[in-house]
Amino acid sequence: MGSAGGRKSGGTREERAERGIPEATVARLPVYLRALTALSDHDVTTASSEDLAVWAGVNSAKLRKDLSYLGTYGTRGVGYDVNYLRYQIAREIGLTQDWSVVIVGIGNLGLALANYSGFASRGFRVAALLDNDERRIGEQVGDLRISPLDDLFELVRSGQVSIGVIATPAAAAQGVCDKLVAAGVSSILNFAPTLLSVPDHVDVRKVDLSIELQILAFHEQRKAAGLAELKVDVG
Amino acid sequence: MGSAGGRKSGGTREERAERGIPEATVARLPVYLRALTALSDHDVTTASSEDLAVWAGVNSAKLRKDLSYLGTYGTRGVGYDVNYLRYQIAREIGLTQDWSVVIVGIGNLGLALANYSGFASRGFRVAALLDNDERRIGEQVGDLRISPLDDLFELVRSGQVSIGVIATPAAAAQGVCDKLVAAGVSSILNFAPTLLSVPDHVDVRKVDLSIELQILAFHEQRKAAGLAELKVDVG
DNA sequence: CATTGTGAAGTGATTCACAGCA
DNA sequence: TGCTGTGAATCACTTCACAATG
Repeated sequence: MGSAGGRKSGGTREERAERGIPEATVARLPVYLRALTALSDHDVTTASSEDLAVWAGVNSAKLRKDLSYLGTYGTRGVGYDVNYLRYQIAREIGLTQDWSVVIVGIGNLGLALANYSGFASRGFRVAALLDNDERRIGEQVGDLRISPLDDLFELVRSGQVSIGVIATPAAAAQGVCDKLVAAGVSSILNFAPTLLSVPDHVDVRKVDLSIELQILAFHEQRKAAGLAELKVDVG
Repeated sequence: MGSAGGRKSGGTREERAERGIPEATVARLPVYLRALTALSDHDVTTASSEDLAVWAGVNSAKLRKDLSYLGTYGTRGVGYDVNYLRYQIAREIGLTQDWSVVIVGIGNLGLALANYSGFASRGFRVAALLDNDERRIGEQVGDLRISPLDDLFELVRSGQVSIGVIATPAAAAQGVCDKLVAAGVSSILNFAPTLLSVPDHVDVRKVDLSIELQILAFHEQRKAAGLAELKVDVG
């Protein structure tokens, strides 16, 4: 099996999986990590794929297949060692190192992100808060001060910033994105409701609140339509 | 084609598609809507699937197939009428009616959401802001006041609230979710980093900032590893 | 002997490629 | 002629079901 190669035996641990983890699996690894952390907090030391799957909200076959892309970390007849597996997943995601994040656009959302404790707790360090509005520059937010956008180059070079978060209005987002890319940032999380153009080597993930609401509205409408139809049928 | 039925001719407009739009397509409809709005703002009246696809950031075959689930809204040899298609998609999503939203948990994130103009601009009306913290209750935010969580029942019944947004800490989220469901809300947007259990008829969508960052970190790590390998290979 | 790890089958989404139509 | 709409082919992901095994 495995999407690359078909080498069956003799592989060292390093060779075993290490290429081509499906994107859908990658997106679930953080969920498994959170489930494992919860189990660990509850002093659970061993968990079956079924236990873990319940905590993660997926089915157990999927969970086992996902884990099989990382390596062979379970014990047949027993299950998985919670802390060992947790470490392996954290390592796979890259959370054994710290990642520095710049937040650009310190409006309501940018402020909320700057204060969000979930970043720090998972190895993401907010290294700087940038904004273009001269009136905001110098303002203290937590233990950081808002800096002008042009500090970006210096920050990236000195501070090893590797992830940029865009929380500006839509109209400013592409310009900010271009500056991030020019400064050498190759991973961007975009909260602005607009499509960003970037070179191939740059990864963009998008979080769009109004799209999420629209998807909910679509389904809600379908449910309502279903009920209405039922009423008509019945009388 | 079409996942239900196979009736080929004689269908009225109402019968034509109306069942089983693939989930992946549903998730893109808001993107197309935004692209069409942008084109309309630029006074473009007609667009080919290729034009639209560029604005939406997808490939044109996918866009055409997606639109084909809604009906036959294009003209061969010409393209799509921007405003007509925009209306049809808005109608399909359910944006020809207004949707009322309650935001629960008025911390930094809840405040940002309460002030987010992108909601109002797309037919989502923030009907109420709820929090459990007595010190916050009565506080003015925009033109709303923060109310206690227990107002939920009354609000849902009187105000036709149909979407609940959870912006509480993780520990409070399931309790809030249960109250929303008990009050009759069947669409929930969850920002708390936790898995919610809900009955089958309730839709939950999840926005998880730290998961998004972790996915970026995974790919960033892979890129870095690739570079390192290259360096070793070259010398 | 309970549970993993995984081939094989099944399901769903994307892309191709072109017939059909304005 | 140029572009849509869509079967058919492909690709990706999920689920099944069971042999392998600590």
